[in-house]
Parts: sequence; structure tokens; C-alpha cells
Amino acid sequence: MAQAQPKPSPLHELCSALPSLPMRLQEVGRFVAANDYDATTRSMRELASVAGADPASFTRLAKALGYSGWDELRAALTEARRPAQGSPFSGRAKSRRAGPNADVKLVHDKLEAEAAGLARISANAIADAARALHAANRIWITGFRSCRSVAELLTYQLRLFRPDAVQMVGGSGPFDLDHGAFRADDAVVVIGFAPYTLVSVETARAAHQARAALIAIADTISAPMAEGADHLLLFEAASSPGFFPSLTGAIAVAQSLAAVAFTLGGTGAKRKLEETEGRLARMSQYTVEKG
Amino acid sequence: MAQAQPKPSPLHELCSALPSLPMRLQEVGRFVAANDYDATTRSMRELASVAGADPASFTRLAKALGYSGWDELRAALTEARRPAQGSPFSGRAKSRRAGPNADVKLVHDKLEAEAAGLARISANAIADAARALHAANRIWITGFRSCRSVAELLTYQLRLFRPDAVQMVGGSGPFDLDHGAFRADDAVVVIGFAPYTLVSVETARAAHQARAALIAIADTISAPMAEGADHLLLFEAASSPGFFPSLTGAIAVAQSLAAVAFTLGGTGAKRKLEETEGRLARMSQYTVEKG
DNA sequence: TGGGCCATGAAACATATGTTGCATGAATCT
DNA sequence: AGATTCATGCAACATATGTTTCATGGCCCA
Repeated sequence: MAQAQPKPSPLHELCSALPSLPMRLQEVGRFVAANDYDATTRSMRELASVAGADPASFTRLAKALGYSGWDELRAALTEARRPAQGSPFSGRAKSRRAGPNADVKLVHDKLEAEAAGLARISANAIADAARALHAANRIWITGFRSCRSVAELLTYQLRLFRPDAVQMVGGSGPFDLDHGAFRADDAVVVIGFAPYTLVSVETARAAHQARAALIAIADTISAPMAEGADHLLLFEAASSPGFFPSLTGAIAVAQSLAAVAFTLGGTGAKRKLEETEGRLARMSQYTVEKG
Repeated sequence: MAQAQPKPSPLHELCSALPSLPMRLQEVGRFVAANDYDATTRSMRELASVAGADPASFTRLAKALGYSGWDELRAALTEARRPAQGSPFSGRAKSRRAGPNADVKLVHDKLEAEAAGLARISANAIADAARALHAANRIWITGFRSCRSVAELLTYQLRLFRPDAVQMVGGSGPFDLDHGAFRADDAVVVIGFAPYTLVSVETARAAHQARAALIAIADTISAPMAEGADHLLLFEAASSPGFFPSLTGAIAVAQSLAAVAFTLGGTGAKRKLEETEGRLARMSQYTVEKG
């Protein structure tokens, strides 16, 4: 099909060829260059009517550029515009040549990207989800692989002020046991990113079937565990340049969720938190804090 | 529960409608969600052949979602994906959602503070610590309370390419058992913030006595577990206004640490990572993604 | 001025596209 | 068990699509 050769952007070669084209073709070419998104989407005739030109002009333009027809030109534009395919893990770990200071620069880039990723988190969605958490009788939380750490953090923080209501899914027993326990007045939080673990998807399904409030924390809208979710909280997993997907965003989401849920809990939550911390201190879990 | 009234992304409403659809329509819907770019570009029949489904399914999917036909669904997807900028086509109105809700503002402030906290992490220190990790024969990692999640994430990521060398402290047995096992060519990572857990301090002491390389990830220079540490990586725990200490910074540090250690591992680490991932995939831990 | 050349628009063409009706088989209900 | 609904694949349909042909008109050169 498409031979992978040195690939000069179709738009560039279009623009550079423009001056040598007949008047009408120049107009059409300019229009295509200025509206390349629509060029890939709308039909040729549609473009023609908007551009105020004849449909045939587009075919002629394509041929003048060396393509076999408009379809081929459009295909080239489409491919040029295709979003970067984020293949996780090893695919992304391209050989990054190391210098002495390369490590430091790597860390800098990574942190910068993380910070930028945080900015794209939707505060509205988090607040909504927190309300759902607050309304729930019981809360179930699950996550696998590296997302397990996020799940555990969320569980821990929520348990600080709602110890009797929150637990991890599959904590002491097979997953289906917990799946069967889901009820309509429960909330279930599923955390994951591509590639998605089967169990998390099944957990999400079970929650949906039980009509429990389903909160999905994921990196993509199309995450299978997000299907039918009442709340979908997106974070940026690929924000870091290279290597493993980043969990900074997921952690930030989880923490914000817990924080809002805590405020919604009001004085009751606050009292419970103090109680919990007092108990921990009495068990001398802590070293004496320095004054 | 809480549903958005302005204009939910076509992808969102697709994903949330998926579970209530017949099997084949679900497959097709998932395919569209995972390949929404091609969905806007290629023709319906083309998609059908790639997805291994009947062309009619796409029409039916669109209708099931409330559209008049596939063309209308595709148009919606196209508009949703349009790059922000004016064009002669759609008169698209940017509906800025103004939600001056207190919760939302809280989340915003929090995230902003997190991002600012990331900027203060020292890249140099992380790179140095990563070199120590790389040089170590075995790596021990520990963390308590909410820091346990950080410890687990770091363990997980390091194990992806050094599975035989990395483990959590106290994983299967009392802590002092592991403490006694520390050797001079080991590295020990201790994660914590105020108020500090006793065990983590003891672990740090044991590591120090064994002359193992001690890497402390903490929020303060004066952290007791940081005494005598070879590497001290600071993060901002109190960055969030009120409530719980924030772990976003700690996570970012941990991830950066793992990333640098990975690059230091070179092709060997890369090969190991691919091997590990291959094994996970073979155990069908993952759901298949895209086609 | 006349003749060849070419750009341009309109209409005709073959084809690919989205859609719909129908038959089949599985699942559900009475 | 029988009746019925429904999901699903197949094939025919009307139509929109990209392409091509043809007639027109402007342009330059002899």
C-alpha cells in the first residue's frame, strides 16, 4: 500500500508547488492548505462549494502534485495529520543516547511534562465524582499493576475519615465475591490505563450491573473500564517523555478526590480523622514530631 | 447521577452507552472509540473490514446512539476532533463552562499547588541517587501509611527490569529480619514524611549501620530517617492547601528515579523489560487493544 | 486576423457509499 | 413446547462521490 519513504509533508510540497500552478488551481491549493482538516474530512464536492470552485479542480490539483487523484492526496493529508500513536512501555523507550548530563536533563523534561499534565485535569469532573463518593454507603476501590499504588493511596486516605465504608476490591478473597456484593447505593472506583487489565474491566462491568455509582480513573475516554461509568476522570499517563506511563496525574486525581470528599464530610469527617490519628499516635506508630 | 447538560463529547456518550448495547454493536462501538481518528477519515465499509464486522453494524450503532445515521455520528466525531481555530465550516461555539463552585475551585488550587511543587524537585539529586541504585546489587524499598503506595510503585517499576534485585522491606516476615540482611553493596530506599513512622526510621538506621547506600525520599531535611542518608530527595508534601499531605511530588520523584535507573541499565534493562511485558501479555493479563 | 494551446466549468459516467429490507438463528417469554 | 422478539449477516437499493469527457472562451504567437 503506502511505501514508507522519506516523507516530506504533503502540505509543504503543496505550498512549494503552488506558484507554478494555474490561477484556479492555486486558489484551490491555498484553500486546501488553509483548511487541511476539512480537506481530510468533508467530501470533494462539499469543499468545492465552500471554496467557490469546481469539483474537478480538486482532482486536477491532486494530479498536478503527482498524485493519482484526489483520494490519494487526501489519504496523504490524513496520514500526515494522524495523532501520534502512543504505544506504551517498551515501544516508547527508544534508544535515548546518554551523555553525562543527559540524566539530569531527562529528569527535568519529565517533571516539566508532569506539571503540564496536571493542568489538563478536569476539576469539575473530580468535584462531581467526589459528591458521588460522599453519597455512597460503601466504597470499593480497585487498580492493578502500577495503578495498585494509586488504589491503595485512595483507599488509605478515604479510610482516614470513613474507615468502615471503604475497602479495596479483592482484598481478602476472590474478586467475584466482592463483585457479587456490589449494591446500588455503593460506589466503585476503578483505576487503570492502557493496556487494561481484564479484572479491572470485569469489576467495572459488575459495578455497572449492580447499578452502583461507577467512577473510572483512566488515561483515555475509550478505556473499556470506563464504559458506562457515571464519572470518568482523565489523567495524562503518557506525559513523561519516554519509558513508563506516568502516574503523577492519577495520584493527583485520587488525592483531589479524597480531599473534596473530606470537605463534603464536614465536621463528622473531621472528627473521625482526628480520632483515627489519635489512635495511631497512641499505638506509637509515630516518632515524636519535632517542634 | 450528575450528568452534563451542555454538550457531552460524542465519545463520552458512546462509551457510556456501550454496556446497554447488543454484543456486536459493543464490539463496533469499542472499535470506533479506540480508532476515532480513522472513524472520521475512512469509509464505513473500510472500517467494517478492518474491524471484522458488517457495514450495517455501523449504521445500527449510530442509530442506537440517537443519530439519524452513520454520517451524522461521523460528523459529530469530526467536529469533536477539530483543532481549535476558526474555519469557514462549522460555526462552533465554545461553551465555556463557568462553575464557580467551591469544590471546583478547591481542586483547581490544589492542582496548581502540586504543579508548583514539582518545579522545586532537584533533578541532580535524583540522577545521583539513580546511579547509586544502578550500582547496587540488591535494592530494598520501604514506606508506610500513605507512603506505602509510593514504595509499591517504585518497587513495581524497578522490578519491571530488575525483578530479581528489588523487593519491599518486610514483605514476608518481620522487619528486623530484612534489616539483618542488609549488606554493604545493597541500596535501601526509605520513603516518608512527617510525622514519621518508627519502623521507617529504624530501617534507615539499619541500612546505615550495614553501610548500604541509603536513599531517603522525604519532605524535610530534618527528617529523622534522612540522618546519615547518602542521598536525600526532597519533595513538597504540604503543597496542597490543608487536608492531607500531598504525594504527587513523592510519586514524581519515584518515577523519575526509576526512569533514570532504567536508562542506566542500557540494552540489558530494555531486554528484560520487554521480556517481562511479553510474559504478562502471554498470561492474558491484558485486554486486547485496537486492531 | 486566424490558429493552436490551455485553463475552466458543466454535464455524463462508473463506482463506492450509506442504507434498508429480508431471511436466519438464537434467546426469551407464555 | 410453541410463539415471539431480537440480534445479525447478506444482498439489493438509491444516492453521493470522484473522475472523465466535452464544449467554451481567453490567451499568445505568427
